[in-house]
Formats: sequence, structure tokens, C-alpha cells
Amino acid sequence: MTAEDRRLQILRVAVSLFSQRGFGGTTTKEIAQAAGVSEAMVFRHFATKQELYTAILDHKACSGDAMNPEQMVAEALKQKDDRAVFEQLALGALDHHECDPEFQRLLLHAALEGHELAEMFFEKFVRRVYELLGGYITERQRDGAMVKIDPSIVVRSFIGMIIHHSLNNNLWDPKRRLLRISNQDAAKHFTEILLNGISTGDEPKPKKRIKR
Amino acid sequence: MTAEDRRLQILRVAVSLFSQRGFGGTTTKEIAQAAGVSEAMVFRHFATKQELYTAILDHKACSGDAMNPEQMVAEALKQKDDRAVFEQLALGALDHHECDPEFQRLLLHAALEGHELAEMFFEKFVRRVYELLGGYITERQRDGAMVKIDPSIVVRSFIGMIIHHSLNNNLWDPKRRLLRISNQDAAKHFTEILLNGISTGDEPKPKKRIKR
DNA sequence: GCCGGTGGTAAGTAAGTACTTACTTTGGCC
DNA sequence: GGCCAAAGTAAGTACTTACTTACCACCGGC
Repeated sequence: MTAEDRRLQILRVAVSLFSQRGFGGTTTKEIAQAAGVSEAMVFRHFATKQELYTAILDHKACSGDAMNPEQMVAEALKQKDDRAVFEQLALGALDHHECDPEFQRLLLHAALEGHELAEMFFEKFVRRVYELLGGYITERQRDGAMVKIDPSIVVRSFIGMIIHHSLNNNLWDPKRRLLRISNQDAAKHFTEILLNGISTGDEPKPKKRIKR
Repeated sequence: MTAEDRRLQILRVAVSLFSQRGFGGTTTKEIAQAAGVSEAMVFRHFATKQELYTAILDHKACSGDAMNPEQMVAEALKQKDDRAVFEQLALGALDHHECDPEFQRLLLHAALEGHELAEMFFEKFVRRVYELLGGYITERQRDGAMVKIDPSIVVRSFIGMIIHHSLNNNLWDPKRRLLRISNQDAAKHFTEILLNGISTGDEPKPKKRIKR
């Protein structure tokens, strides 16, 4: 097996263990065993445990499969299709969290442990979403389509619904005892509640009945 | 110093350390040092580290200072004052999380580590809130005051706004770079957005302008 | 005055921990 | 085949971990 392959394999195995048990809760021996190699191999590819952890976090945070909110809603933004803007963003996030639940756990562990990369993720990604959505809301307020309220509060509300729903699905209630709903429906309902909640009612909007 | 005092003191110190570093990340030696006693004292009062951890979690989860949602909104429920029901609940939760940020961290650590008490908390507390609020929403839907939508989705949206806001304040953005707002205002705005979002518009409501 | 029990500790132990060293296998190339 | 670097390992090292043991100091009651 080539060095690069092994490196990636160790990394993948470690992602899974760190996301389950956190940094302090995972031993280098466990990682080695799970990868089917000796502990020395882990240290050949990553000089320290910390370096392995950091490599994982920035592999996860910066790799190509990370979400790109701007391009995801570019079209809808141009057309000022409020519903599409919010719904696509919500659905994108929910699907992403569903496909890669490890990522959310890893990020939480990192944040709780005070790892700098949690802050980096927040700064680089979360802030961008606030700016993107906040800017759009400000624009729609000027159009008279949304009530005058601090856009950051609206963004926080919406992101809150989404992240908290994912967190429920991945962490608190994976069996979906409290709420079982498809990502599509969740995105639709969150969007519906939010947009009704901040619309002025001045613009015509399809007053579609929410199905129970 | 009496045994009970010492026990409580160790417990308090340990709460702080566990909430900062989690179970695996905190050593019994650190706890002893922080409490100013020898490690042996920790083990006189708590047979194992696990027992200390469990004692902390159920002290936190079951002690008197835990939130009691039912009594908090009993009056508002009776009067069918939607605004008061949601706003008081939100404010109660936000204040609680602000006064005791350790609790949220502890709970997150417990959930990530798969500790049974995280599930217990969820089962005993979160479910109760869903039943309380969900029941109320169902009632108001029958009154024709709220649109027909699965109440669980509404509850999830609202709890999402609140918990995620607290999590931002306590974990992701303690410096409040993205949003600095009082708990009162946050509770008010979250409630406003949610209630507008699900109201039928059939009942007269004070159409107070949200201040920016 | 000395006794027992309570509150406390110093100095362990055995099992891990992250990390290293000295060594063996493997596979491609002449 | 023979050579050599890269891939891999077994068996460490030095230190930390959760947990124990054996022992001390105080203090109210007789």
C-alpha cells in the first residue's frame, strides 16, 4: 500500500473515532488497530496526535465536499425568490448533515475542547452565511417585502431551526421519537414559518396551505 | 471541614472542570488540585471517576434550579396568551442558560460521549416541553388561531431558535460578534417571528411594529 | 489521659498513554 | 539473482492515569 493511501486510510479511520469519542477519548493505539496497522505507522504519517487531529479538522472543514452557500442559492437570490433562497439553503444544510453526521460531531467536540479550528470554521463559514442571508434580507426590507427587524436575528432564528433539527437527528434523537420528517418537508416548513413570520404581507405570495 | 461540605466542594470544582474539558479530558488529579485536597480525598467521597461524573450530571439535571416549564407558563396557558406563553418560555430558557452555561456544555459532552444521563435528560425534560407546547398549539389550532401544521415542527423551530441562540452565546460566539442582543429582546423577536409565522390572522392581535 | 472515629495525606501500584527505536519485510529495477 | 528504499512492525521508554494502602492529626466523651 502506498504512503498516500495509508495516510488517507488512517485519517478516515481517525475521523470516525474522534467524532465518536473526541480527542481526549481516543487513543493512538485504537486508531492504529482500527486501521489495521501498528501504532508506529500512525506516527510515521502524523508526527503527533495533535497533528493528526488538526489534519482531520482541516481536511473536513476545507475539503471540496464542504457546503458552498453562495453558489447554492445564487440563482434564487438573483430572482428574489425568497422561498427558494431559504428553502434551498435549509435543504442543503440538512442533507449535508445527514450524509456526514461525523462532521457535526467533530465540530462540536472541537468547539467544546476549544480547538482553534472550530473558531476558524465559525469565522470562515458561519459568518459568510450571516452576511449572505443578512444582506439579502436587508435588500428585501428595502423592497418593503419584509418587516424591519435586525437581519441578524432573522438569520439566527433560521439557522437555529436548521442546526437544531440536524442536531436532534444526529445526536439527541437519532431514533426520531419526537419528530420524524423528511429533509424536504423540514426545509419547506421552516421556510414557511420564517417567511410568514417576517413578511409584511404587502407582496402577493402564494398562500399555500401547509399540509399537516 | 465536614464531609458533606467537602463532597459538595469537590462536586462543584469537578462540574467546572468536566464542563470545560469533558470526562475523558479531565483527570482526577486536576480535580483534587483544584479542590485543594489530595487525590485520595476525591476517591473517599466518590468511589470512581465515573461515579463522580454521574453524581454531577444528576445533581445538575435533577437539582432544584432546573427549569420547570409547566409552572413557568401556567398562567399564560390558562389565558391563552400566545405571546406570553412563548415569550416566557424563551426568556426562561435563555436566562437559565446564561446563568449556568456549564450546564449546556456538560450536557453536550454527555451527549457526545453517549452517557445515559443525556438521554435521560432528553426523555424527562425535552419531551415534556414538546408535549406542553405541542398540546397548546393543537388547542390553538382548534380555536382557529394557528394554521394547521404538525405542532412538533413548530416546537422544534422555536426550541431551535432558543437553544441555538444560547449555544452561540455560550460556545461558538461568546464575544457576540455576530449578534449582540438582550435575552428579553431575543425572546420577544423569536416569539414574534414564530407567532406571525403560524398565525391564521383570524384573531385580532396587537400588530406592534418590531423595533429594529 | 487515652480512645475511637472522622477528615486528611504521602507514597504507592498496575495499567495505560503518547511516542521511539531497532529491526524485518516487500516490491520494483538493473 | 542482488540491491535498496520505502512500508511495516515488536518491543520498548518515560510518563500519566485511575485507584489503594498505610499511616497521621485532631477532637469530643469518659
